[in-house]
Amino acid sequence: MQRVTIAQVSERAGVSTATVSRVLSGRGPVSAAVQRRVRQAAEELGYQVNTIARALRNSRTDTVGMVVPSISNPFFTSLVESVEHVLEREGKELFLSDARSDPAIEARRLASLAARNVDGIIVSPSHGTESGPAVQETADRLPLVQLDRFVGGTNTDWVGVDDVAAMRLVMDHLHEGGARSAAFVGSLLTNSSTEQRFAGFRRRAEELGMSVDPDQVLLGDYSVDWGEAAAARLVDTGDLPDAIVCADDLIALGVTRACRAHGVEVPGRVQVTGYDNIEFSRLGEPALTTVDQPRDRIAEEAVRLLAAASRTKETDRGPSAHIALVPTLVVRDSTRAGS
Amino acid sequence: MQRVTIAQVSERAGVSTATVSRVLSGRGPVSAAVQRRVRQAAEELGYQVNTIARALRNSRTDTVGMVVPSISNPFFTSLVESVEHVLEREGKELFLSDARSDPAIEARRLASLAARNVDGIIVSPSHGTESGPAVQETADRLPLVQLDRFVGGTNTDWVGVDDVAAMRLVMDHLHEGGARSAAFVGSLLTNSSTEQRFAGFRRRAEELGMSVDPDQVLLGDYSVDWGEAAAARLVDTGDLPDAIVCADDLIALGVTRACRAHGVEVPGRVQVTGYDNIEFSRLGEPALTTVDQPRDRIAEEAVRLLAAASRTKETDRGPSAHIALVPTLVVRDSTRAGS
DNA sequence: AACTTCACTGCAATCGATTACACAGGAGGC
DNA sequence: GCCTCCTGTGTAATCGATTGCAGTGAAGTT
Repeated sequence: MQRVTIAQVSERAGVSTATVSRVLSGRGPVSAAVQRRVRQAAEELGYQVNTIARALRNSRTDTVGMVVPSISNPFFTSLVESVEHVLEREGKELFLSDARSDPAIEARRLASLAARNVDGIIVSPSHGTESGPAVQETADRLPLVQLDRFVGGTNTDWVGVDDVAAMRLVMDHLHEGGARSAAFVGSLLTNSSTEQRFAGFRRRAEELGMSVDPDQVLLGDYSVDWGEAAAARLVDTGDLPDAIVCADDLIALGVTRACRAHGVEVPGRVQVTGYDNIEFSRLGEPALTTVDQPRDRIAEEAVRLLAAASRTKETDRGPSAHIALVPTLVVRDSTRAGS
Repeated sequence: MQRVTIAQVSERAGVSTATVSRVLSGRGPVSAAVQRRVRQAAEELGYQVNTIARALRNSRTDTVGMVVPSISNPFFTSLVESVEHVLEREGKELFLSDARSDPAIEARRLASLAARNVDGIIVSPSHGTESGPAVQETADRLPLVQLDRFVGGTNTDWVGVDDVAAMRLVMDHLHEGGARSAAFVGSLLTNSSTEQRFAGFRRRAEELGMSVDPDQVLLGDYSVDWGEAAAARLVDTGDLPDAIVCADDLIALGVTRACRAHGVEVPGRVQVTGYDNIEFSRLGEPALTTVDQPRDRIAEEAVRLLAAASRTKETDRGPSAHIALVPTLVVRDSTRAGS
């Protein structure tokens, strides 16, 4: 399929392959006349570099791999979009893989990306502990940055938001709206996102004197279905809290939907908050109050860290960087606006 | 980074690189004793093939490229998921690119995938005509299948659903629910999806004797925002049709949202339908009646066609295959249940 | 006993681009 | 006039895995 090679171009231009390579990659001195001849020959033959051959020689592919827990979660797709934007500016490509929230699949994906000689890997680990070995192993072989979520016990760079600070914003806002008790609906505490968010939730609730019934901390997974089920359970107990804090927007969408189905007014009877500010969060009924993550900044930092890691030798890398960006609260209609 | 090579393994096992390669790739006869030695040496050194080198030699990468108009459209991400599933079974990887609905970006992505020697490309072209040259050019160089959308004037395989048949289902259902007039909200007629769906809509409306006001055919883009804007415009004219048929679910979600905002009852005053059956379609208020595309089947067929194309020589490929699968109607609450 | 046949293994070419090294010829310095 | 330096170009090695070809020795045939 790949027909035209540098050899054919060199023949047509009447020069050596070395010269053609020098012209086309812009390295090394070549006289203007020869440059023209080579370029024209390349043009006429429709030459295109064979990136495979180049990669073998340079051991550089100008490709970054990215692994996310779930490509169907809009938050991750928007993160992917941001990363792709940034990479494009650098002339790099993105190789995207979906781990389907399964550490085993994730490990395979990471190995496969490493085998394909990507220049670096951006990963949002599926599991807070089980993802550890594969991530560490990969990080030992090539530059790796964790994004959004992170896995314990590894020594890699990380970029994300300060979940604890975010929850402080959320809780203060709810408190201001009159909430004195709150429930938490998240995924199982097996990933850093829910873990951190729950920690922030619990701490600020305590500081504000808001009551949290241990039975009203419901953990399932990041899905609308789980949000609906959890809300139904809360309603059934007949003891609704003043607010339901959700670990992400999908859950929150499920919660508000179930509330509507059960005739529980939001935010009249109960306030609800999400997290991530996915596009659909404003489509809920009512539109969700949520936490916005600065995706572009996150992507920017991640790519920067990767580039930095590529430049330094593995051995003299300093301690890993942990960059926590500051999220913002987006107030919509699922909470009572504080005056 | 890539440390262990076949040469080191061969040295440790006391054989030639040729033998190592034969053992590891399972080709050619090797005595059991040597096999053991080689495998053990490979194991001990933690050898992993360098896929780049292999790809250069074999001119096969076991990688398929996929280009979609927008990775943030849930329909495409679910299509990607299906394709990835199927490819995994075949031991192939997916290289995903986002064209951001821009034929120019799309062309770059296609070229870049081709340069990376993917074994084949699956593309859902962004534009019904402007995507043509790049798609055709790429198809001339390697196996290519169009998915869902297609571009005119090219000679490639295509897999998708029968949009016209789908619209027949939709219109019959609406008619049964009492609709005698209908509006159509889609994207500009610059991609085959809207084009086909609109054609199907118009034809069946005529057959059923439903009236379609030319001013009530509104074309924008595939987004919730456009759906909202279009519905607002329809409401403002004060002359609402009995039904609003949307070219995709995002638009339909926007339409129902705007209806709610304007106090127009769905399906009481106006029935609304979507297309694609994305996960969020059931989260609308009311839940959307929509058309479900058999994504897994589509993915399956696409991969099958690619594989077939790879096996045959370019020159003796037969005429291109066009496979239109049959979609199904998913009836929810945005239409009036028939009978 | 001479001749095939076959399993096994190694040598070396190959894929296509890059680049260290060598070399030619001209410019400039003394 | 001789030496150095620089520009411009070619030759050939290199990246790592695969494979056609050839060679070796053992088993099987007549």
